Amino acid sequence: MTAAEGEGEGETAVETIQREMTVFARRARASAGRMHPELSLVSYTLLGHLEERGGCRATDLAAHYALDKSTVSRQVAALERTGLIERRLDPEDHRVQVLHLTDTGREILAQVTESRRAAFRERLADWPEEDLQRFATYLTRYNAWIPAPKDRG
Amino acid sequence: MTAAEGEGEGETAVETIQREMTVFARRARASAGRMHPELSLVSYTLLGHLEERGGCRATDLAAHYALDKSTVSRQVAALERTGLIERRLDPEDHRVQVLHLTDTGREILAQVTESRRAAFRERLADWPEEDLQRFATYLTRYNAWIPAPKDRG
DNA sequence: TCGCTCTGGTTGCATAGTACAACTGGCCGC
DNA sequence: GCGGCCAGTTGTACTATGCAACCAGAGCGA
Repeated sequence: MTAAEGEGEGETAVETIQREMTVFARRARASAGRMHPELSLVSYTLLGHLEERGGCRATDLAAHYALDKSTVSRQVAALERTGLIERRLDPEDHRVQVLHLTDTGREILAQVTESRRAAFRERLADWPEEDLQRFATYLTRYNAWIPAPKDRG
Repeated sequence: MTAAEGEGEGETAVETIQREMTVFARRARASAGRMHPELSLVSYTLLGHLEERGGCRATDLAAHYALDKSTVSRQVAALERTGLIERRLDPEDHRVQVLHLTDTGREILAQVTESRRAAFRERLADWPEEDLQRFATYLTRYNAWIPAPKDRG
């Protein structure tokens, strides 16, 4: 492989996808912290999940996002400190804290979502609607994939 | 079709893209460290850049990846310690160190690339070739976008 | 009821990646 | 030669993260 493999001439589509996804992942990390002063990418997604589900447990968040429960615990603590979520003890199981967005949390989440959407709209402004829809479909399909269970020791 | 509009019932395609890209970014962060024991996502991309360019300066890497030069300096130091890259003093400018992949570095990079590609191939195994090519095109187009210069104070 | 085990959550510790600021050393124009 | 600029390193701090240890409530069985 010639060094020319860099930009895609001789690449298969899968290789291009791998390369571009890598680029995106790296950039996402770089820009994650700068989207909003008070809401990191992780916090944003946690809030989004809470909104979507209408409240859930920290353990559910950890499982859904493949994060350690300690990580979620700290994130949740931070979000509670800043008043974006609240914890309600489950009356049926006192181990459980059901997390809910506060009104402030809902508001901030909406703001950040709108801000992100605006950025995407700007970025995708030139795209024909048909391409946007296909791209959306592909991304959804891509993310929906569930890894085969590895047999690990 | 279905698939295109299927995602969120009331969502526009751009909103779906924003949401799915967010999902991807979060997962990428989560799984970045587990791709290879010795090569983080950042290190991988730095090595990739070196291979593509056939050697460059730390400052170039920092600029290209929007990283602080101190960050790059440490990454480079680590990569040199593990023998994946080497530094050559620029004879014309003794401030400059031109970074080059070592043979080991090239080898490891190839291995990791192949490992990543294999993961993508598995993930995309069911996709029709036409969809793969379109997805690749869309991702490339997406990443090629250059943000408008913000007037910042 | 007592104890064992499982589960949800917190906390202590360690690590990676990052930025900012201060610094060193080489290069260049005046 | 001096001041300024540039490449790179180092000190410091912070964030996100994981693992392990721990605590507390729940459930089950003897």
